[in-house]
Amino acid sequence: MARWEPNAQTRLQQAAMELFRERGFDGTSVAEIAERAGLTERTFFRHFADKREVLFVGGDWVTTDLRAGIADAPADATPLEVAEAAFSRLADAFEERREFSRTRHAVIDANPELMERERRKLALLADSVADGLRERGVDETRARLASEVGMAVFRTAYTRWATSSDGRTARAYLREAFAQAKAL
Amino acid sequence: MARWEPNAQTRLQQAAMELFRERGFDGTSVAEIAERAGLTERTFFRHFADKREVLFVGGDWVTTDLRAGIADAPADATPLEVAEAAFSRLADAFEERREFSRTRHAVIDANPELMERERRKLALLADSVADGLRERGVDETRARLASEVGMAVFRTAYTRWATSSDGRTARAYLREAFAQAKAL
DNA sequence: AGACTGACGACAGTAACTGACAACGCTTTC
DNA sequence: GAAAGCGTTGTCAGTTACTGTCGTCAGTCT
Repeated sequence: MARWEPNAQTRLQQAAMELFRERGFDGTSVAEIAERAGLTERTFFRHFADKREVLFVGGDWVTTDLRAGIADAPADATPLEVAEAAFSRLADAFEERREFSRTRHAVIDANPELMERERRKLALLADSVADGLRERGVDETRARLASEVGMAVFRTAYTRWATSSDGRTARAYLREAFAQAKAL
Repeated sequence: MARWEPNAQTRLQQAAMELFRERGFDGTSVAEIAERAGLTERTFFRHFADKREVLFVGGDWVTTDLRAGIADAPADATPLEVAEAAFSRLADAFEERREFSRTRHAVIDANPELMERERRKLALLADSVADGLRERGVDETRARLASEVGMAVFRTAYTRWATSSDGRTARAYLREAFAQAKAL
């Protein structure tokens, strides 16, 4: 028999999600999360850099998805179209984890500290998209602008999707948002 | 004679700026800031909700400026033009405090935690712009999009201005960024 | 068999933040 | 002009996020 129960990290994440929904982010301590997962506080911090991070790790696939979206975009696409292609992949990924993504959004949305972290992560994604654009030969300023604007559009669409009650897909919301943005 | 030296809050802010530049944000404790200002740690937290906030309080004029910019925009301006008018006011305000704004940006840029807070504050400003647009009769989605996109453009321009070595004004950077964004 | 590794617990310590209460110059009230 | 109330600070004790260090032991490697 193994010395410890397996999947410590996953157990911590599940325990955290439960407790955050029950008592809110500030209302639950790291010690409580660890206890519910059958571990100690110290072990929690071996898996996550800080308390918030428990909701954000495991998102490496996101960057990969974005890059894949950029690579697949047609060679003659404008920078903004490339950004749209990248973020469309993201929308699809959220759609695949629909229920999880939506409850995760609700938890984050209820706490300013978590919203900050979410924005920071999204900013890193925007950086990643900007990098991809530069590699395509887009100049620095345009790359930054296209990625930032694309991210802004994505965020409005994502928020609307996560809080919507109709069954429309994330990609549908995103397409609509980009169309409206271009019309501005 | 007064019981205490006046301007406790300002003294704390100055002490914090100095220490953050000398030792970095993480390298200075709240106790040290308070000591340099001739106060106690407890008093620091009476003036600022948390350690980061010492760099962000006193920014109420910003919202007022944005609103004024919106109010002054011509009645037939598009939502994005209204947002541009609002953010132009902001650019002017930063230009007036040129040196202060630029060193403040350098301090914030050196620390992810501070960048998070900056983004959150900027997000609130975007909300404010969106509110102003809605009051002008712009529908919810377009208001959100215009303010978010406008904010994205502003942020790229602001970063470029804060790190630039030529003497161009913040407004010049902003105008250029908006022109390029529209060309996307 | 013995060395090594990896994931964990135990414990002590720092620093951010909070609540409760006391001190005391200043202002208001009678 | 004394008393009462107010506002800003100090003091102190406490909670919680987070870190460093060391010991433990099942599984793996040699």
